[in-house]
Amino acid sequence: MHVGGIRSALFNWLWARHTGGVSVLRLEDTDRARYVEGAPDQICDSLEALGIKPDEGPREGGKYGPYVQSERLALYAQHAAQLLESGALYRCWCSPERLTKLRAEAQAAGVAFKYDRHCLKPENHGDESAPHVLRFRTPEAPASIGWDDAVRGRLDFKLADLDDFVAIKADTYPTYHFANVVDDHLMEISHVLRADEWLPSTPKHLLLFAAFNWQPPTYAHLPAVLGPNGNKKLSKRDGAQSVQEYLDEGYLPEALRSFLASLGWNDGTTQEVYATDELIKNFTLERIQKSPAKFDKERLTWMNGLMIRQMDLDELLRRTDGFWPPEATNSSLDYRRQVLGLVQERLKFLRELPELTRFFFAEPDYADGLLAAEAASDRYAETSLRDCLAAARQAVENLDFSEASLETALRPLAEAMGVKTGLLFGAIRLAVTGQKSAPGLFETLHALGRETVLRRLDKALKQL
RNA sequence: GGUCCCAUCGUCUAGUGGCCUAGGACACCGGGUUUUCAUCCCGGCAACCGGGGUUCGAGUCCCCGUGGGAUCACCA
Repeated sequence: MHVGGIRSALFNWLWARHTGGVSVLRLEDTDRARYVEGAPDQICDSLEALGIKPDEGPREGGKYGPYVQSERLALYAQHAAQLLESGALYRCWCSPERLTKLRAEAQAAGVAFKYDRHCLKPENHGDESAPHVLRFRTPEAPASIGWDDAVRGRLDFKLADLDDFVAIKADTYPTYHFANVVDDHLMEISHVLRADEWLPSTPKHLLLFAAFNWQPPTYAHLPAVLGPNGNKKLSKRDGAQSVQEYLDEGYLPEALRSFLASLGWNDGTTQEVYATDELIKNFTLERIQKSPAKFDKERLTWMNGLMIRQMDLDELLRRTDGFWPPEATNSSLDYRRQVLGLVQERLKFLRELPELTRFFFAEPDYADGLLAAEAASDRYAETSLRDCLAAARQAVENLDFSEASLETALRPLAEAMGVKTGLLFGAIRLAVTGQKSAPGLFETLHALGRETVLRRLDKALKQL
């Protein structure tokens, strides 16, 4: 499930929550050729993982089921028969070859394709037992059909431009247009918030509703979500990722919800980040944007980091399951909690956890040459890195390793040695963590404990 | 090409005729706090697509351009 699709799902879900309504998930699997094994589960999983589980659907059930179109074929057949009877639908035996030719002609003429109603003529009727499709007979009147779109406003289309679209395919499955209309009516759908690309086919749906003498739902066509680079619709080519991939990278569901909501919607204030209950409270159709939005991952990442920082430590700890470096496996939960507290303000997404915390669980080996390079740098020309480490080792070897005792031992040491604290602390940090940047030195040393710190200092000393 | 939609900083956006010298946020660039990184704080850069109207007054309303997008299937 794509981020664009999930944004549509989110808006529907928010609107249902906002109005005290019910959100419905319906699987529209009427294209047997494109059916992907496992896709339904993946869709349901994504919605659940994002915390926007529908109220009714294939998994949830509900009184309007089944919620899978391939299980509702009898319903479509029955309604198609009704429209065939009334003359709104007619049989068409035209071959794909003939249609392809017609389409090529239309393109050459510079007009949109419209079926020529060849099979409407009695003399062209085929055998009813032979494979054929059912087309919708676009009426001559009224001249145009339109609706008040909840986000676009009044929209009108001329019937003369509309094609006699296929309602039932040769394999007896309904097309999207037909199944969608029948189901929206049968399931008593009041609001349809769907992507922009459906705009041109909405007149077809309206015509179908009229043919059945049914009341159409309120439509709200959502602006597209564009890829970060071009102005094209978000797609795999643009590096678009599935919801599951974002979750795997350690983006929080609540951050994804807040960010996705901001793509094409805002409440008119300067608030940037929303808790989900605020989203539900403030979400209205009138505030949905008309113009498309680009997916800006940097902004998502910022929002995610912000929410990580603001999260209760124990809650964050629960969310980090599966994100720790393998070396952390045997560590206690208490220790992991302590470590997490030290990196919380640096975490942008959970996948960063290993690189930020590995040294808390594994010995640095200085194999990257950083230690040697630092030792050779001009900064340690006056006082060598080795001297710094040796002095530090001596200063801390008998401490209780509380943060306070470490600080009262090390600050004066720098002064006594006549070096800047940054230089001394940097040396210790590098020896103990193997990195040039890490959480605060005293917190880090305290977390690691005396035994580990001394061992690492000795190891570094030995290599210099 | 036909039909339809859209148009404010690089990006997400505020703006519903005077509160606009166009606001906020991300990113970026400075500065401060600090033992590093990060956080946090302060500051800066940066936009109404163009042209005509309407109006005392237009980012806001109308028209025409221009640009971008969607769609034109027995796919959804």
